[in-house]
Amino acid sequence: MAKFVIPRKTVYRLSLYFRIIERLHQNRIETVSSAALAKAAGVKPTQLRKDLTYFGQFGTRGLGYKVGSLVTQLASVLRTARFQPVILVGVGNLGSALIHYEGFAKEGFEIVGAFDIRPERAKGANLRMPILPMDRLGEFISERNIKLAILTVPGTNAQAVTNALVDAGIQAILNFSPSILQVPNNVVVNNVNLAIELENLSYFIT
Amino acid sequence: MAKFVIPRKTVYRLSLYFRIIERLHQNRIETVSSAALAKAAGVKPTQLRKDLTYFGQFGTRGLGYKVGSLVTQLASVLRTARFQPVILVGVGNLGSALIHYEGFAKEGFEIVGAFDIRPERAKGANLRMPILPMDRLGEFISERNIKLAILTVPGTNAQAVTNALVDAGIQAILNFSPSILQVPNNVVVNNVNLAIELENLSYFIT
DNA sequence: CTGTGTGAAGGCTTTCACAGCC
DNA sequence: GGCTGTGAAAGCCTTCACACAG
Repeated sequence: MAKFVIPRKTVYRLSLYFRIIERLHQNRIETVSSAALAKAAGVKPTQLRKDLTYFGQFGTRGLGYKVGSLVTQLASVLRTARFQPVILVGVGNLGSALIHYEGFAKEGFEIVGAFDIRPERAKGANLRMPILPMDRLGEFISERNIKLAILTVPGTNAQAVTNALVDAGIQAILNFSPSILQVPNNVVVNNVNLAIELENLSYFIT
Repeated sequence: MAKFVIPRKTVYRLSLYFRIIERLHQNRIETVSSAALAKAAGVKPTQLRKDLTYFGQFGTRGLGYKVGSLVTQLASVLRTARFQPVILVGVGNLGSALIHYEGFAKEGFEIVGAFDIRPERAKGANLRMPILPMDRLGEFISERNIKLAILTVPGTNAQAVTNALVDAGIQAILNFSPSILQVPNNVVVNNVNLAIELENLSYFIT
């Protein structure tokens, strides 16, 4: 299990495979071929096989993969990746939607705290949790040892908030703001820019 | 302007550059070096220069790029990409948040219609537009010649809805559902899987 | 004969190194 | 001197071809 050399893109696809495998497992399907799995994941069979061999070999030649053991193996690779507590900063439209989004809870991520410069404005949104003011941010993060943050503030505030997050000890940020964040090397950022996704798509329209 | 050979990733970054350039332009900044622009975009200077030369050369050696002409040039490359009417299918939590999301409107994308299997359930969300039932989908798309769709339905319905969209003539889909969509070659899909983004981030946490 | 595992080949991007122009 | 433009090199990832196991 040479975790240190797994390419970023492979790690990403492992999450994809894992979800498909979980479904197969729930449906009591016991074996699956790389061809079938690859089709479901939208990749080529060889790619899938190569991805899987990055952390061991557990297929049976002539037969395929045993779903049960694949679930276990993938879970152990992604283990650390799940059940992380998360905070969310910026309770606007997008922020409050994400707080309610079942997709996170379903996959084991719990948003344990939300922050906003104007904590009272989100009152109407009948959230399940209190919205805290920004000056409670640092304290909350270090006390609860939070490592993951979702950033849904306007672009103008994004860098300032990021600095505060990093200072408080956040190690990874899922950034929905339309800004590129400057962070130290030990902090990871994934950007989700919805407008760019749309723009990019429409570039390929005839 | 050899548009046909611009790599996918370059097109994506062009959108990024464009946003930064627009801001510089608003702030009356007239020239910018590849180093400065690259830093703001989070890429290496050489990468930026290479990206820009894919569709012409308009920097001045020893000086940098003229912001004004860069805005014009980039706008013309991305022109087709903007001001596309968009529909949204699946008015749950995420869907209704995206309908309200100012980020789209601000960048020139208008959601002109929304659809749901139970159009009445979104009543409370005080949306600016009517939510139409699914059986109006095909008609709406072809009448208005819509090419872009945002898909925010549960994974279980995603493929069925996709088939309907494709049949009606949709050419590009921004897919928020946790399923990989099977589509014909002439249809483009960009996937945004929020749970996987989080999982992926937390993989890199120490 | 079926389907995995994998070294080698191929393709796509990024980065380098430096020529060229202001 | 400063900064862009670009062929060549490097790096990374994907795909191929086929050996190998059940």
